[in-house]
Amino acid sequence: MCRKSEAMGRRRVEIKRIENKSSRQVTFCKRRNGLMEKARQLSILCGSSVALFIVSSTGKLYNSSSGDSMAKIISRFKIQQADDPETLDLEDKTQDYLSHKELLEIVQRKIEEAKGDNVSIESLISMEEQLKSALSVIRARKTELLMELVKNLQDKEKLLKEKNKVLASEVGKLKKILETGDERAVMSPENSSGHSPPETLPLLK
Amino acid sequence: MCRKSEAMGRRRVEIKRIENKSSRQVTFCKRRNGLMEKARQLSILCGSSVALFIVSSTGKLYNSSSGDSMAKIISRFKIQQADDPETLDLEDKTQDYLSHKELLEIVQRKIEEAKGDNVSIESLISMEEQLKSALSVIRARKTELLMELVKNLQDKEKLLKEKNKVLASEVGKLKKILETGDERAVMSPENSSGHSPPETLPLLK
DNA sequence: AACTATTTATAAGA
DNA sequence: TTCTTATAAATAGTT
Repeated sequence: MCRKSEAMGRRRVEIKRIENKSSRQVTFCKRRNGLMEKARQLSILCGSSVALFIVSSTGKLYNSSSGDSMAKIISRFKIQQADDPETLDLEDKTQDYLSHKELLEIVQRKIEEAKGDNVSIESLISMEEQLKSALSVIRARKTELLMELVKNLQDKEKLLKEKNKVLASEVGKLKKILETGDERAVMSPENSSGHSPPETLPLLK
Repeated sequence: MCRKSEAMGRRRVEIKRIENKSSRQVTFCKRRNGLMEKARQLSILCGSSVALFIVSSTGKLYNSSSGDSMAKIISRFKIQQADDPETLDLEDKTQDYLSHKELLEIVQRKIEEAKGDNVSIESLISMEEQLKSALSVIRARKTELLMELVKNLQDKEKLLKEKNKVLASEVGKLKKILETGDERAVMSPENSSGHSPPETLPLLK
């Protein structure tokens, strides 16, 4: 294989960006085909799996895979990535997320645009990332709020049950008093129904 | 580029699996390097992004990317896939998922194995898929249960409040009776505290 | 898009 | 493995 400078034709070519646009386009096409053919050959000759993605400078994606399916190869790559804490989430951390309000406005707009399919791949990628992030935030917030609500309701239930118990016992006592005609007062201290002044009621046996 | 048969050396080589293991290994190494170098060159010469994954027949993964980051290139690929309903989730659908109990047992075992790093990539891939699926099921179930719990608690709260109101009003009436010494009975019909027999109480004023 | 002079990649051998 | 070398293949510039 060659090292510093490079060519396979009439003359050597330095490996640096080709400035002339049309010759860059021609070279891209030739070398892209060459690369994909080489990938296919490697896969067949050596029984290996090869996945290849090429994105032209104009944004068009070319991809090929041989051996295993693309999904399988990528999945294996992801596992390797996940195992390596250095590369984990490397770019997610530099992302500046939009507020929910901003996000929703943009989503609304993009949904409209998408109908006329004049949305760029770039903006869809960015949208996808934003939405994934928003989804995660929303999920966490949903659970947080639900858990909070449950806790509040459980506290309320406890309070209501206590109050209920107090009232029930008060009812029991009052009834007893009336049945027996006793004069002694029996009011439970937590009497919260109204603000009647403390009074002593007659109690018998 | 060459067409039917192929070589770049002492003689032509047909593009079919190399049966001799050691020469297959040598060819793999040479052509892998060649392919990665070509990928790099294409990227630089034409200002494009190239991602390349090569999995050897022994399972080792080699990957390289130039131009954009690997994640960005894959992300673009996924968007293309997502846009094409034909290829969407092609293999997920044939998966047979384990029960939660089975899954948890396997997870426990794998966690132990992983400490000695004698787990195959294959089984980790499969595990990952199983866990992703389980996660999704669990999330849905979590929300379902929380919502149910909230509803039950809200119903309970309503009932308790009603009961409370009834008791409070009963207390009020009973007190009035005692204060005034009236003989008429006043029991609300929904008296749920205990199972005291219906009784007539005296009411005054 | 085809041609062709050259450079590069690489198969086989050491 | 790595290096060497003869040769096939890829491709830069031209038409």
